[in-house]
Amino acid sequence: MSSSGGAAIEERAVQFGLTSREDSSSSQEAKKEEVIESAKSEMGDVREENHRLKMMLERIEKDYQSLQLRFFDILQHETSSKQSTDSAPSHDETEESNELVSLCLGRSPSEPKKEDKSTNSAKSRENEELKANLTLGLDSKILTSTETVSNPSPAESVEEPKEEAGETWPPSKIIPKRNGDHDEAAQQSQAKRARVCVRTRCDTPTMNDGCQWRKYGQKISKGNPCPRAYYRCTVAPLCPVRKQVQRCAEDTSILITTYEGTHNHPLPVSATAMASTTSAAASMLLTGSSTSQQGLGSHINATSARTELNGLSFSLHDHLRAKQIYFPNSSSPTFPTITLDLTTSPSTSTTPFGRFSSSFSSTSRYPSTSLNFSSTEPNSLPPIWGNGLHNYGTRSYNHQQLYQSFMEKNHPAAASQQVLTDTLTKAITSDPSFRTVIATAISSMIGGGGSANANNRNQRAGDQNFFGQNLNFGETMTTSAFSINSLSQNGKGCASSCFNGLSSSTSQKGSSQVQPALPFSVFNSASMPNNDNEEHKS
DNA sequence: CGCCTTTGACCTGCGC
DNA sequence: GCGCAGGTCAAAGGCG
Repeated sequence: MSSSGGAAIEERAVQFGLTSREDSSSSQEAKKEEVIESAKSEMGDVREENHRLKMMLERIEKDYQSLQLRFFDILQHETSSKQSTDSAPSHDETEESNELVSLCLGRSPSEPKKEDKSTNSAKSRENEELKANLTLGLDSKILTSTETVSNPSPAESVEEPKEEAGETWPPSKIIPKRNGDHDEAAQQSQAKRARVCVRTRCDTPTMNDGCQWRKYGQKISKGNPCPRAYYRCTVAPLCPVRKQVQRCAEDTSILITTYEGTHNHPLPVSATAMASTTSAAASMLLTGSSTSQQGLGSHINATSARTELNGLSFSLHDHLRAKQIYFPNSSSPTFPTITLDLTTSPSTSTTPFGRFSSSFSSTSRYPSTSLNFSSTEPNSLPPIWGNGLHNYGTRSYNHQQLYQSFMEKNHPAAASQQVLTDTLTKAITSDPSFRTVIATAISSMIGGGGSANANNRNQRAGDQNFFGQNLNFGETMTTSAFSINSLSQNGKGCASSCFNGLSSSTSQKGSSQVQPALPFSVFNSASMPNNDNEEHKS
């Protein structure tokens, strides 16, 4: 900062020197001093702002800690009250569903009724596990929900190939569970069924995300004339990951790809980008879903209840309440779904959100989250940050209009830059997966652009600065990261290109940096099951 | 010949 | 219980 300021001073001085005349040396000196003075004052302003931002960050940290404490209080209270509730013989349906909502971490939708039959001790144990998971999520910022949820034991931390081996994927086969292995399997199924929906502009039938896919079905789904194609990952014989590809009914140039499941094999470098993005998003979704509902209707509670994801968490349910679920053309999302909107916000003059609102499901039982990477206005970040949409772009307020009414109604303070910065800071400083999402998104923006390689190199340094530092965070966010004009959707603007652009950055940082935080699909090859699935192939 | 896509049939869950 | 819709299976055919 100061160096650039000094350079500016010199530059101005030089400029001035070039244009000045010799006969006015005294006035020249005076003007030089004037310029220097003004530059100094500018630097002073910048310093002040720096200081302000530092103070802000400190305040945020304090806030974070207090919220964390409150979270534990709430959690304890919930646990105790739930135990007393469980002991009661009658179960109100509403209570039941609430319980499912608030403690749905790793459960399949149809399980709570079976849950009634389980013993209280098992339930309390589950609560304890949940608590432990959440606590883990709070303390270890690397751990993501999927890890904590689905793979409690280290031996099984590599996706449990036996489960992946085709037995648990179909919902029908997952649902019947005995009480014994209920927790683990249910959590796994939940983790696996978290969906990441990626919206991209793409002219090709599918987007090349680096994985190998085999089409196994195609259906015309209700409400969309475009057929939905079902793909299965064929990188490994029994990889449970599937994806659905469908074009948006309103805009057929938009390709909606929904990823579901966890890769049980090492991914090609070119596939890690998308995997990183989807896994990070899914982990956010899952961690968010575990607690976001807890504070349903209460912004503050939700925030306090979600310390890892902060804004992301409560945004989940805010999102849900606002019915802003990107799940176009499909039935109501049965599983928690997170949407990464990688489409450039259309220049349509109509309400941008109208494109989706028609397909919003009001009956979804799981929260859905939208991560909007569309471009937005550079100088004024949308107030929706942390309150519903995570708009990582900076050019135009995608969906802002609709959200704003909701926001102003519920969280008037959220419109302030302060809140925005707080939310951003919390989310980014506390949640590695969130960082990953943003990193990949930004990388994808760069990678999707024309000179991808050069930009990637430059951007990598920028990313490291951006994600490696907390100081001057607000300014960095507004001037650096968010000034990146988002995805290039031109040409083969498929997510393919977008995400392929990432691969270099993610791989360069080393898989160990990205992958551990990504439970969904990325593996360290060292810990791989190594495809002993062959024997299951029949 | 092997891999992939296509496509109709089948299964399952859910709402009425 | 029935119908609908989503999701999956698997046979058939195409392609390199």
